[in-house]
Amino acid sequence: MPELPEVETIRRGLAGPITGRTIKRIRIVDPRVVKAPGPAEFVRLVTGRRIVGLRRRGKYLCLDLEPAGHLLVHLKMSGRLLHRRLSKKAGARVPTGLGHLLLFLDDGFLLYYHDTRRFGGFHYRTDDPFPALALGPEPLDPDFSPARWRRILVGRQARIKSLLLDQQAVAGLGNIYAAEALFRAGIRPDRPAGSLSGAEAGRLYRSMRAVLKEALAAGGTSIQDYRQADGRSGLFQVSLRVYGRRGEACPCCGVPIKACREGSRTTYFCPGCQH
DNA sequence: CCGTAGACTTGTGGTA
DNA sequence: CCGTCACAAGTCTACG
Repeated sequence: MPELPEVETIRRGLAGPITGRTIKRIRIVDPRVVKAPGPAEFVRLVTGRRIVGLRRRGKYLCLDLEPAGHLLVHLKMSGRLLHRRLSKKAGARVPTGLGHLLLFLDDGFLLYYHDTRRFGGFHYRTDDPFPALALGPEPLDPDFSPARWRRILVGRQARIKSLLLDQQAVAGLGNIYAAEALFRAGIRPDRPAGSLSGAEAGRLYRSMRAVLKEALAAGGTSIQDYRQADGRSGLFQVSLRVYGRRGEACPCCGVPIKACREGSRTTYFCPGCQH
């Protein structure tokens, strides 16, 4: 699911409401979403801690706790991180099937994780987990310059679509935004990364940042599972130009969009516009 | 270094 | 209509 715009939308939606709240109680509905440590130890460590910050790096979120500790969260394909007020009625029960990990907060709200596939989940860490993630630069950071992007491409034989998905090259793009950025830049997904001209690298730099910013402004792309922290869908799915549009006419030139296999991922591109 | 395949897991949609 | 298969926003590992 969630690529940079979706994860950042969730972070923005949650940061204000949960910062300063204490985790009063934890219910683990499916232990597979607690990746480390074991469930009992997780409950013991995290219960009673206060949330003092929520940060994002690439597609990861980190809940900073006090006394010092961290919850590293990755949503993988189908994870949702949601926040809602619990019913105030005495004896009201949390609906079953709401989520797979429930964190009851001291203001009567529930912060909960739901993941159909259980690929994603929570890691408890003593130290800040971000430095150890070995991720590439944040594409929307002010320090991420066109020159830095050109240095990432130079000499690379890997196909440009694979490199955009490589979180160690640049952090946060996934299958949707990699395809959309390449379409906007007019570059075929199977080009060797190092074969891009200076002008092409510049176009890709701008299109990658533009599509991420537009998707963020739209609250992300909801195709199946992704939801914002308050449960609303994102809106960017209507603005996708090639992803998921095999056989449809290209919005620029009218040629049918093609799909091909890149590794084990489907990639979409316009054979008329992308060279 | 690069590519592919498989693993994790469940739901959905198209096809036979 | 039902069963089966392919496929899905991500990452990690193994292997050639």
